[in-house]
Amino acid sequence: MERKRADIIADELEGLIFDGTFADGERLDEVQLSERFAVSRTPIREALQRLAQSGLVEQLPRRGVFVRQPGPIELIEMFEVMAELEATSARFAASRISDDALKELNQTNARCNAAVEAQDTDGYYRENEQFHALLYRQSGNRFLEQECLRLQRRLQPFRRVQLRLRGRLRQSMAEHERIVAALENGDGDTAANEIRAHVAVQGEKFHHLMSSLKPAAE
Amino acid sequence: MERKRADIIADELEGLIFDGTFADGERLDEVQLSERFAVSRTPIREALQRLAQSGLVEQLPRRGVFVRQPGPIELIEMFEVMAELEATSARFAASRISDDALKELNQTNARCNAAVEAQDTDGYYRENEQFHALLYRQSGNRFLEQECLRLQRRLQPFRRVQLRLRGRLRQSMAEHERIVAALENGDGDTAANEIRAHVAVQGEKFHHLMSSLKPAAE
DNA sequence: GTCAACGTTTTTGTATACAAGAATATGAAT
DNA sequence: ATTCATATTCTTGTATACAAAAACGTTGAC
Repeated sequence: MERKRADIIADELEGLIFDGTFADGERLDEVQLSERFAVSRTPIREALQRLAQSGLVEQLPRRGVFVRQPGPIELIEMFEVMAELEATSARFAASRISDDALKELNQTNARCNAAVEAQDTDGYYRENEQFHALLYRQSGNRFLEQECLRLQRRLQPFRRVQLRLRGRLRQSMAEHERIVAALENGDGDTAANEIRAHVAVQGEKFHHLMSSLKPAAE
Repeated sequence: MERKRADIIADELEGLIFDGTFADGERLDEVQLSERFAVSRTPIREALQRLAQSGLVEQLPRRGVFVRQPGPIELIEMFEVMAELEATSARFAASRISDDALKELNQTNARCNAAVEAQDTDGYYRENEQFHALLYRQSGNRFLEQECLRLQRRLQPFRRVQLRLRGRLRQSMAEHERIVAALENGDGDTAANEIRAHVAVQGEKFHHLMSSLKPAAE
């Protein structure tokens, strides 16, 4: 494996942006960062480029790179696209999914449920992610799977906020079960609609997301 | 504006990969490229990183970067996702599009038609791209628009091949008109289905795409 | 006091130098 | 002759040095 320093730094910077250490609009100074990570500017610059490509920072030529947190509108847009990508995954999966995969989905859901009962939010979060990842894979389209994972990763810090809603965990579980049921029936359209509603930001979720925006994340 | 050398080099390398100058699996040597472009390795490396992020090359740590042309399966998958993204755009647009935008779509279609009559393939290609870009914009979701443009750009060299099919231009035009008609009726599902069929690789398009794959592009 | 022009400083972009890991070649032993 | 060990070369990854552009501050004119 042996990833290079630039990759490690990119991941760490990503985390620092997500957890709000670097605020929106803040300029990321190359020399400061190089001191912080005790490396030269070269790997820092490579890491920053990676972040720029994934949209976490904006790179103004000859001006520097600036943290770019998505605003409310962009966030809603991203969730809307996420919902559609997942709906597409589900629709494809309905006709392509294997019995083994269905069993795995059910098992994941069971673990999810156990986490809910145990009030284990982190556990729920992990199994929930696994559930969605399984679905992407079962779309039978590896490219779609990659795109879904990419956007999911990007939305991760904001998604977590939504689970804090009162009663959201149980409701989310019920939605998972309806999705699996639709897949078992081979009903792609229903599965797509269910997961679209599951992912979409609407109703009280919307207000909750908005009110969490100023601190940007976590 | 004043983009930096690395950006220009990235674009040029992209072109060289698209037009087959660099074959699939070929290793891109940093020093060779730096001589070719008469710059140092630094901007070359930055350009290569950009290409790696967009998926045109693969970067093996401590081994180098290698051209990575999509295989038949990946290509089909990418077109499938493109079709779904465009279908989503159309569905959104059906309820969000403005009268002005509808007029613009019709005008673009007219120019498209003129290009068909004049046997102006390049002209058709340009106007066709414009038609789709307008649609993305009218989805009312800027993030979706960006994702569509990104994937369209990636598929560009392969899309062009499809227009070579006998009679494809006229058929494509007819499809455009059915799409606009559905949008005028505010019928999102029909618009989505029409554009999905318009973009999807199916029937003779499939065979044509496959047979064009060995030279990879153009 | 405000604004503009000039010079200084800071910071990015590029080139070059150096370090370390991977590929390759060389040679010895079986 | 083949194979394994070792040395050499090549290439990538990182550090440093340099160039150019932008930001900043100072000074002077109005």
